[in-house]
Amino acid sequence: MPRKSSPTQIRSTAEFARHVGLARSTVSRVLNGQPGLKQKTINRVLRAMSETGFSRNAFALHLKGKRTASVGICMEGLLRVPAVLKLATLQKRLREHHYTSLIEVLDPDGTSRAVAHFLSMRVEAVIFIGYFAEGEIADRIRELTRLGVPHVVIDHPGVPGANTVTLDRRGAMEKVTRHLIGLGHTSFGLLGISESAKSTWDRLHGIGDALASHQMTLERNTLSFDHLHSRESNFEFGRSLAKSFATLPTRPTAYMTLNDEIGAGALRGFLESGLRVPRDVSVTGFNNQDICLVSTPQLTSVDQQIDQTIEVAMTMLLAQINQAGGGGPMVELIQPQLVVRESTGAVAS
Amino acid sequence: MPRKSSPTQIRSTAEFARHVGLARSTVSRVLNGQPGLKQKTINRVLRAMSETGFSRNAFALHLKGKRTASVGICMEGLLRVPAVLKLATLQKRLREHHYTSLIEVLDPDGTSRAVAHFLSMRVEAVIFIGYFAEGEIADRIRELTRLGVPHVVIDHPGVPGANTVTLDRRGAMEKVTRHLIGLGHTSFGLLGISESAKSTWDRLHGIGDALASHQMTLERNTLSFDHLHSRESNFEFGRSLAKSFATLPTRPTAYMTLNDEIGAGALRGFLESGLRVPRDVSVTGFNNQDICLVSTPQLTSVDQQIDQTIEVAMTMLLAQINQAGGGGPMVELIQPQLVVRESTGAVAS
DNA sequence: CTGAAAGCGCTTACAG
DNA sequence: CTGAAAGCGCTTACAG
Repeated sequence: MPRKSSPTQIRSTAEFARHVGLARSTVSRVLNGQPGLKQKTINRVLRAMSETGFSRNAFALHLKGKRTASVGICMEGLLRVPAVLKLATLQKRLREHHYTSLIEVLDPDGTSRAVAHFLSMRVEAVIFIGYFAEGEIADRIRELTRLGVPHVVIDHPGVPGANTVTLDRRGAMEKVTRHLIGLGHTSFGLLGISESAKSTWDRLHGIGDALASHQMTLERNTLSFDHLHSRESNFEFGRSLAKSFATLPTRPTAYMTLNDEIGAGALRGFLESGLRVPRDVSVTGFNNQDICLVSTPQLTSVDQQIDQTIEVAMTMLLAQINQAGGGGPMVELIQPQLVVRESTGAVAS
Repeated sequence: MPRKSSPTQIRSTAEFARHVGLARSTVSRVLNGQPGLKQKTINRVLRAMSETGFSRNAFALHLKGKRTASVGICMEGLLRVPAVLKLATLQKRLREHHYTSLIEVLDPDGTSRAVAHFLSMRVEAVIFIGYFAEGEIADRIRELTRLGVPHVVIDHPGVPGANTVTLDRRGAMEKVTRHLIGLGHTSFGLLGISESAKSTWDRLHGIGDALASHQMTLERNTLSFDHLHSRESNFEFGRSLAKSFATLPTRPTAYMTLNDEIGAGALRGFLESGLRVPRDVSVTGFNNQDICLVSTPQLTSVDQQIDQTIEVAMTMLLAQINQAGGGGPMVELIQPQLVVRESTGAVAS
């Protein structure tokens, strides 16, 4: 037989005060750290707290007008490694500012439900991390703005009126492309970066920028086989794409991929097809995850500068909370860092 | 100039009712889906809801006695990939059961603060994911049990009185060891698995079990250099350990590692030292992450069966909520699956 | 320190 | 459908 939970549950300050033998208002004053109380009384209350495990009902507390000091975080459901790191860093920083965070990992269609929940919980701000359905997130931002609830969007650029922090993905791909052009490459394969996915347009533009300044164009100098393969696993997607490219009699000499997993898959695919990296082909990833160190050869990639991203997001958040937002939406681009490793090299002569 | 938030904020059903031109109780009845209302009235309220963005104050709602339908989740701060997958799967399953989840990513010393927060939010259960400080988590479980709050501990075995789901890590390592013994190995290097870390004891026992049934022992047949290297990055830890082993004139022929990152690092370290895997040495990882496919050779590993783990956790949770827990704590071991790849092979003759 | 009172935003009978 | 009333668990003056 399990023991009954012996000390009958104390569920209110009234009961608790009775249990300690003090007035309700006295207990309340202790709990709120108000002055003018004997140390002995304070100790009596604190001891009883830990003995009984009593805790104040946060719902009554906030009803009375105490601020919730909470922030809602919407996480895009595809929990990729960089997104998780952002979440962890963000929650830690919020805690330092004495904010509690409510986190919802979203189903694709979930922003509406999640934000409604946050609003009913009277959060003081809402933060989005990831890339969401265009219409959905635009609606959310409009809703939050109308209600005067501060917000920050991390990673989803271009939402009208949104306070946004994003990696400069366009600049990132321009850097990557220039690096490859500098190695002599003039023909490029694109893996997972294409016009069909709106979330990759800015990267495409970055590639286009770099090509343009060397009299090349996306149309003439890049090639994509994305439509040929399904995309259940990023790694397998990259691997099968590489194999498709490998069968071409004449093929691009450099390959830019959407992320490190696709990049690592591509490396594998090329190696399995008998091509040597970087001697025959060069490959780049994106995100600079651990996985870049694991592959052979190690993968050239782009670092997201996650700490800096979160720092900027926090600044935007606090600016809004302190009413320091002087007008229009704030938009900041984080400058990525190109990390060159073994998977990119001079074009074979 | 930014537009002022035009429709003055509606903050209570009283104001809202006035705005719609209905009685407070009528609005309340609509919001609670109670019968006996004209469709026209219902529509009027719903339209006004979406026009004004009004939402009921959840704090008042729950004060009135409506259950919070919320569950608190304590995540160990070291957000490794398998833990994140568990979190995402768990939140999804909870949502299907109409539970909201409060998530706290913990500082090492944070369980007390996090659980206090959860209790003040009157969560209906608390779930722990990860490996925590022994004393801390034991205290939490005692506290929750005393208060009659259901709980489930995922991944931290051996907490007294706790309802626990864990991977059978002992069985897992026994399987791994038997696999290696079957390939002819009799001398083993251990990377990240040692007596100094309590969280790896069960794995050590599993290895010991397998060795014992072949007249071998941990003392005579295994070797660890864990103390020689720092552990900032798992990958680098594995890599430098492998290099230390490589310098030995006579070295173990098989290496078991704590996780895939260490395993991948070890592969790299051995290759850089001129040893061939699996011809000269065999290596195993743990967790069966994507990274296992990325390394060359691909890494033999152990799959955690995450979906099944979460399924069992949900069952335990619901059993407690439905008072179906017939007495003592529930403890379940999840059977892992050995995934053999290229990094393990017959011992060189 | 105590005790009674008002009020936060809701729901739920209850009489009209 | 309306309107007045009670109560959920708290805090905050206020008089003793």
